[in-house]
Amino acid sequence: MATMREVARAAGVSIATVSFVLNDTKPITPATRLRIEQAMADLGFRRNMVARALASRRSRIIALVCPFSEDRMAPTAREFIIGAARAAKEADYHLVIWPVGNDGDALATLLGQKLVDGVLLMDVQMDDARVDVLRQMDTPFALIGRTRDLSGLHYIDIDIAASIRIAMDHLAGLGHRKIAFVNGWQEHEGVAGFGPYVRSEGDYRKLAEDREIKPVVLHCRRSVRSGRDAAGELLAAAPETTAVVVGDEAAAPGLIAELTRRGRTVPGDISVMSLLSSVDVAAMCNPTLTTVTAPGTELSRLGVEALICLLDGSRPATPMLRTGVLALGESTGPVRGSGKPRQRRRLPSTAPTPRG
Amino acid sequence: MATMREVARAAGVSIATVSFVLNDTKPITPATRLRIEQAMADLGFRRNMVARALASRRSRIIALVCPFSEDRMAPTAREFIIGAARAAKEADYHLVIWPVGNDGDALATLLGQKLVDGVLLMDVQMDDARVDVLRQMDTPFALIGRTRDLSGLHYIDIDIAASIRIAMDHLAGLGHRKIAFVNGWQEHEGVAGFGPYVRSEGDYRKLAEDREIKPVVLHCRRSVRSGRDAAGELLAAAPETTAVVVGDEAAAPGLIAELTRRGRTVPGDISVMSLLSSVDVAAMCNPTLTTVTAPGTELSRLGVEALICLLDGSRPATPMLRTGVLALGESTGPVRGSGKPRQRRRLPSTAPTPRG
DNA sequence: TTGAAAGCGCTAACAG
DNA sequence: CTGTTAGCGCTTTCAA
Repeated sequence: MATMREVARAAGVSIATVSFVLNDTKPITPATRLRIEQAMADLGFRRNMVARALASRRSRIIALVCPFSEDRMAPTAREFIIGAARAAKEADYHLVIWPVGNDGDALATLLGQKLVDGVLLMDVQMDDARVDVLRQMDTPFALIGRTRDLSGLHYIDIDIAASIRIAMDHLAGLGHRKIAFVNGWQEHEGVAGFGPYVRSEGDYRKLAEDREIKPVVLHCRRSVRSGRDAAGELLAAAPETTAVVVGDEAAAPGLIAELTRRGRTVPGDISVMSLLSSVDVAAMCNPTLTTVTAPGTELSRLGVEALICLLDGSRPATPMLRTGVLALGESTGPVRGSGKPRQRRRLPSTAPTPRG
Repeated sequence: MATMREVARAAGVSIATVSFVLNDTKPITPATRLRIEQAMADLGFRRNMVARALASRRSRIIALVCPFSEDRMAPTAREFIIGAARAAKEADYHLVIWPVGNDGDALATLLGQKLVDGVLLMDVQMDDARVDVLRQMDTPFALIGRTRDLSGLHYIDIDIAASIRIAMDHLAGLGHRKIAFVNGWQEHEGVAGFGPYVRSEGDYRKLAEDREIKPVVLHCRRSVRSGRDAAGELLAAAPETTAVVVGDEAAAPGLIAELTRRGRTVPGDISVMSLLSSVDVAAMCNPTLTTVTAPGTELSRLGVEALICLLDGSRPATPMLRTGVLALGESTGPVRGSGKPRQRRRLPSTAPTPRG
């Protein structure tokens, strides 16, 4: 594989000149530029990323830091990763995957290697040790999600409040007045609090209050089993409920299954919808789930763009929140006896919401 | 951040000596070694990966090449990626994600950058252009999946024949004699033939023949919708069928839904099971799917290990096939009238099968 | 057992 | 506009 030196020799110029055309960093006479480009083509020259990285002190590699655990955001995570990788590629960056624990130790070690120019943190907790590590090692980073303290942060996140509102509006539009909320939950291995879970409950209560709906909140873990349990609790605690919003995509199918087993029809007796699950999963449920989709690919793409923006130093990327989009399935329907027609259209995608 | 030079100065040795202890590449007096280690600790030294890569001509980075398209193996892909990343990390390698098309062009460009030491190819086609590119650029690589021609290849793959056998055995054990097969299928954008799809049909036919079962093969694409269509075709083509094996995890829920809509109960009238879908997806179906699981994490982990084995040059990793494991759900049951009790145990995991 | 020194292939002053 | 040159931080002969 040809090196710059060989290209330079072939084109009869100095190695610096080759570098200049390559990086477009100095004006070059069209003639010489042409000679050089010719030589590069002839020799099949490809610039060596590693050497470039060492000399320029920028590797053009960014890391996607994802949770080490298997259990979170299973189907959505894939979209995150692929979306991020593609966005990175388009900006001529590489994406490495760093599965690390929530304490920032492993992260610190990795950062010490000076391999990456910046980091994209996914699955951010309200108080996240990794953020401290990043600050301390003073590595550029962006978040997918956001911590409690937002000062000086570059983040892209789901607008959970708006997403819940969409869900509630949908159900209210179908005549429902007894809407319960099953929140995802997690409190283990130093997982202080996953943002969407933490925020969503308050948002639900607020919305319920505004609409004079008596709030009913249950919790579930990230499993089908847990959804079944929630169904039991729901029927015990608030049997008059006609609609449920489930904050966890894994639990939703379990909830439906158990409701059915106990003789409730979905959506006949009770409507069920999930919050921020992927369309894939929603489509696989039976009945198919109505959901406010998680804009997975978009989030990670925006995250990568924000980070690269930071690295390439133009402007410091505005933090932004993205809202999910209502995807209608067969798991929600008009409240019994309302006589309302089945709603069956797909809402238009919302545009990014710039955030002060 | 301290460099080796500073460590050397602090320890009163030459930079070479520091390198020797770091890489354990030459014998060093315990005393000096200690001094050096002390200095490294004091200065918080971390070896710069980029410099190391340039000097040693090994970056300790490997690439996972995944299909550019969104639509294949959705839920399983995540496991692949995370599994690969973790395996890489354990071997002190980094994993970059390269989403590239099936023609090898983008891949060739990426390889030219000399960033990675080797490549792990997933989602391998029977005749795969990317393999040619890799050979030609003479980059070490391993496959997850396998091409038609296996000469000189390092691969890890699903033992599709064995997996189908497990499925058929399960159904036969429940008394079924009319077992149809719905194969996943794909023939677009140069996707010559996804191994498991191509191989599975023949395997099914062979097994059916052995058991004197009349083979019924249908096809579906990777969507819920497509599964519904397949259900219609099935009832039209072979209404006497009592059990179906579906080769695509996305289609299975659709198939069940449509069978149900047409008045068939699952598993009462007809048992349905899927081949090589992830447990996650299987659990989310309603009824939960019986499936022969795809050993996603394992495959990618083995793939990474095989590749690194190749790179670190010890032995050239034996190709191996992994068999899925039967995971019982509620979508399969005894054939109507057989009076057989419902089978409800989980088979033991099979060990890796070395392959000549 | 240790050190000196020549690179790895490229970038980026600085000089002309 | 182009060339010279000094590194980037580490590995790795070769010699001591």
